[in-house]
Amino acid sequence: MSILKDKILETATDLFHTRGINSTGVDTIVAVAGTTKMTLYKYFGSKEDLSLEVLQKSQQDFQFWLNEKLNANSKKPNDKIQQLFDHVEEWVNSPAFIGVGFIKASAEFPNEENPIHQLSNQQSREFRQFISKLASEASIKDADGLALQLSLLFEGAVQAEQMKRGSGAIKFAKKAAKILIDGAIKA
Amino acid sequence: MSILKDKILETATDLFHTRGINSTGVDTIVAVAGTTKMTLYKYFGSKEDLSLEVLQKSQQDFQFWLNEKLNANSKKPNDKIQQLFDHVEEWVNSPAFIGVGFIKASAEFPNEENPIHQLSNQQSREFRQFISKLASEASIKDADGLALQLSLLFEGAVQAEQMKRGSGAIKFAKKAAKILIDGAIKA
DNA sequence: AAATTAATATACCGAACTGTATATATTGTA
DNA sequence: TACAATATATACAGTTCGGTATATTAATTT
Repeated sequence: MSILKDKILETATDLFHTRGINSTGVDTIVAVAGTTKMTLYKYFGSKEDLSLEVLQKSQQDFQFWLNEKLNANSKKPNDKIQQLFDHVEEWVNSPAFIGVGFIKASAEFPNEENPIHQLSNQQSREFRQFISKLASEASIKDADGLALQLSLLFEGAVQAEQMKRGSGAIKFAKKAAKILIDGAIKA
Repeated sequence: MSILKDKILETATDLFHTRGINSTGVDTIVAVAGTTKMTLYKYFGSKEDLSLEVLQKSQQDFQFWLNEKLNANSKKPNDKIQQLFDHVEEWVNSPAFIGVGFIKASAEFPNEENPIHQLSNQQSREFRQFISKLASEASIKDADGLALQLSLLFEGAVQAEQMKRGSGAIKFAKKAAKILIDGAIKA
């Protein structure tokens, strides 16, 4: 991948998260990235395409990071799901945290026929399925049900943290997650 | 209040929720409301002012509705907090449901110094305090902790429901809420 | 050194945006 | 009937938006 394309992607990611997609013009993006619109439109067909790539890459990066963390600590399925929110906490509290793209984007584009909304929706579903797989491997009966509950906690906590940094919401989400996981294991 | 001001407020509420605030121009609002920009700017100083009033009224209406529901069913504090998510479910599943303003708005205006973001933040905090009061009246020890957890479930479920209507997220939020409430009562 | 590719500079288009100026019509009230 | 408030119609200022055309410069390759 070109170094400039990467720079544009990185800049757009930052601006979209800190100012919102609609509030960030392409002129601003190229100015901050130190290039021109010509170059941007060479690599990305439109602002919408750029937005979609930003969302894709953000979620991909997070999923990759999370997977590494999960596999580094323990291979046992029961440990993995129990430690899920520990890793999420570390991630949320890291200085690099700027929110979750698909949560913001789906709010910014409420129309269900909008491509950005659709991608957000898909990413949310995929993340839920990822948790469900974790739960399933830990021999939890109602894996889908627990996954949905945990994803609600996840999205709620991220939402709260996006609203106000250092809100501590993730700490309580972690506690709630433990209760729900323990309950689901026994059942 | 003037009949036209009301009509503008109502129209803006609908459009903001279904298309987003940034994606809705004042020209569209007055066209749908059947009036002119002159009138809009007579009642609302700016689009931002209008947005703030829309947010205020939406949350006010919901809180009022919820309070009536809670008081109509039972006066006992323990029943009230247990039935909280029943009412939320009814509300989310009603055809009139168009999402929660402060959740969408805080995503659309991520900058913490933006007045719309600040109001959203305040509304989220007030709703949490409202739940905390319910928990406190039900003699729950860690009322604030439970309130935070329940508000995470609430925001997560609403987020999911905004993303895809009929996702059924609220049903699982309800179950999770029950587990957390029961746990908090025993403690 | 020549040719090809990549990136820049800059100016521009049409559209949409918030907000205002001005002049006219409609209504309620005295 | 006359006055005052309210609402309309319309045009426009000023800006920003996404996106393109054109011409020039820098870097890489043959």
